[in-house]
Amino acid sequence: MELPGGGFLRPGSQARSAFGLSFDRVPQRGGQRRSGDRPASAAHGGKRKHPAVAVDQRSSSSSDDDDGVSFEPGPPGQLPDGARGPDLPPMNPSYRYGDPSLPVSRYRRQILYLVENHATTIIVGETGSGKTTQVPQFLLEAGWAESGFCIAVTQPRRVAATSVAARVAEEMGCDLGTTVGYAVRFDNALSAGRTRIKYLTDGVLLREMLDDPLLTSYSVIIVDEAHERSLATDMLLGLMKKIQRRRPDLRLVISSATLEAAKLRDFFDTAGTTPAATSKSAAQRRAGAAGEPPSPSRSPAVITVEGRTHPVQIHYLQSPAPDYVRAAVEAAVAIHCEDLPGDVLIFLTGQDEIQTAVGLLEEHARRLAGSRGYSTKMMPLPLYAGLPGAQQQVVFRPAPRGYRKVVAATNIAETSLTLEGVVYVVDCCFVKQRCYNPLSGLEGLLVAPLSRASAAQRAGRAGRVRAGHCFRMCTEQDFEALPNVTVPEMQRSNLVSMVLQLKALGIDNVMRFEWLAPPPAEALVRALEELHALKALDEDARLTRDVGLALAALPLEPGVGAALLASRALGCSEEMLTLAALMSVQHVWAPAQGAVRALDEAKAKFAAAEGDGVTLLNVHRAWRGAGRSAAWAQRHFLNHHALFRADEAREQLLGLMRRHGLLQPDRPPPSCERDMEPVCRALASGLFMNAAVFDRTEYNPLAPEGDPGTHVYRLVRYTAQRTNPIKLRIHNSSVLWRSTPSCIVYSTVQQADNGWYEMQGVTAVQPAWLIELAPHMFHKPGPA
DNA sequence: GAGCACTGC
Repeated sequence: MELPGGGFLRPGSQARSAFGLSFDRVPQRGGQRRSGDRPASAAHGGKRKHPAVAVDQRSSSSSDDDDGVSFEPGPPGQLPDGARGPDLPPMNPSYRYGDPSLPVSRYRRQILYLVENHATTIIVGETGSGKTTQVPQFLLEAGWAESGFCIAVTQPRRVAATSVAARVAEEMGCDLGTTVGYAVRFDNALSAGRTRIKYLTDGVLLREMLDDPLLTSYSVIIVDEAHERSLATDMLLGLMKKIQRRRPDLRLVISSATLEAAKLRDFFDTAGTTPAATSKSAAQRRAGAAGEPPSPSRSPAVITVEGRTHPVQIHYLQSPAPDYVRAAVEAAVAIHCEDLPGDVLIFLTGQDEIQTAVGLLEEHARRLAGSRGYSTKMMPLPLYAGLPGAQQQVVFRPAPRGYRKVVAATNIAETSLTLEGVVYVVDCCFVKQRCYNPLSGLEGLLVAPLSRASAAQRAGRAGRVRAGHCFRMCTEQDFEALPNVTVPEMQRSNLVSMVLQLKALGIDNVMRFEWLAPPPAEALVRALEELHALKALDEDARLTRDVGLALAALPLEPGVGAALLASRALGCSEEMLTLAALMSVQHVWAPAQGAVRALDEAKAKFAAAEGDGVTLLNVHRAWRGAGRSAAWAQRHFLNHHALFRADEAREQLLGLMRRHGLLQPDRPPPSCERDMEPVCRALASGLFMNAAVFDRTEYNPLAPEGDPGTHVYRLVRYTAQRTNPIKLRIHNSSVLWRSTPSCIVYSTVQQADNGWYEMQGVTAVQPAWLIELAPHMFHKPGPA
């Protein structure tokens, strides 16, 4: 195989996919309900050691070694004497529990034993182990959802929550939404008082905590995919540690990949500390006297469950490739020409690279089609989140006879979407990542080296149907130098929303909150400052009733939420509800391939002089006027699904505003009709932290005559980088791109590869409004 | 001259 950089080392090291969701299995019927195997009741008291369950209880602070984290499972059916509790009344006998053919089923007794005896159980499991679908069923059968309690299983993504719930309901032979249900934003399938296993997104569980901080309706909380270390998962785990102190009856089960297991174990190990509730309440003492189990061990148990995937052979470049896009394309072409059938999945970092790669692949495909000897044709396809739904669907259809799919994808294919039939993965070993600078308060998207954990996940995508291959576009030596795991999102994000939510949950001192990964102190300080500026926090950093509580109740960026609150006095809530909803859905515009100009022209039809906010309102109004037609949306390069989701979000926001007494329940929200100034004022009063003024036009000395130059803006508010002020410019997706309003507010800013901070969602405002609407932040310049 | 990793409430 000839490749730029001298070809691959072959054979490379053997690797198995490490983690991921496990719901891609064909559901299987059967598996008679088993009786017995009840949870080990502690009524028999005393400390027990299960001979086969060598629970790791070290409280060492070293977090990176995995020695002793896992243990070999013993033969099933060897529970210690007394580990079998009294039989509980049978559940619905028509149900089946679990699928005994899955690897995790061998560990059923051990898992039940550990959950019974440990406040926290960490299940280290690989793809295909079945832990996501089976463990909740084990717990249900063992009686953990008796007396009105429910078992919660959190997922980082909506599709995972809904599809796993559907699979488990089918496996158990019940209707979705009865015993097994789900809850995600805008959608749920639950029966009050009847649902026993509830799959939900971690975001929904966090919202539930606002109403019920101790999550009293759940007996077990299973946090799945904890190794992904998303903002919501990390926050949830930190809160769970607090809840555990108050609820010794609650069990936490965390499923994670190997690399994060030791860290989680150390975090939840509180055996050496004094519990918060040292003296039991009278009720607890009474319960104890009546034979209730004593508190479980506060040392987490760790159990490893093997997966069921096919081996993936790893290949590296012999020398570094100067251009990974080109190298990846050539690797894919070489695979196509030389290897056995099977689809190819190429991981790249963004839309731009993907379009380049698809273009190059198409050239190769044409060239190969013209030469003889290749019967199979290559079918290059792009895949990224912004791709309109119809084009995404193409990727999921099997290749037509005589074709091999070569899909160039972003990180979306690493965890969110699964492509069937992939046997070869080509990995550029880079990823586009969010990063946050707390000094400037600006977020950026930068291409960063991949972590080895992510690389293992990507490689695993080749081993789903049969043994596969993964080609990494770097040398083995360079690969070994990559970081072990990705920096948790918590440490590279704007934390305004999260701090607001913690405050709403009564966490007064966020600086002292026990974080799984402490964010930079500057980021926390910055979040507190921004919330204070929004008047969500008072002088003592406590949540204010009128603004703080209201903002916490709204599923919006706090700035957008503040604009919505301000719209009431300005008489434009009708419009601001729609706009807030539109601003919180992504990909309203659906760029058609090779039709960039056409999209610009379509956008120009709705363009408003006020800026992108009013333009979005124009779009929505026109779409409504066209009867919410999908065809109309497509003609105007709009994403019909995104517009529908915005309508759903609008309904939810309206409902929440009314429920919290922020809008009158019995009359329509106030409207400003055709006058858009109140909308701009509302935006100014919520987004004043994002106010920028035109500074100067910078000319490139190398540009040809007539070059319009770059219109440079600077932030109005203080940033800690005063000596070297940040230069911003209006992103060219904005309708105000070519104009130079003297003062604007933006909704997002992103650092581009070239170092410029580009503002998106731009609205022109008058400086006087800022002084009027946020007098605590701005004042008229005094005489010099 | 410039075009947007991915989730989630």
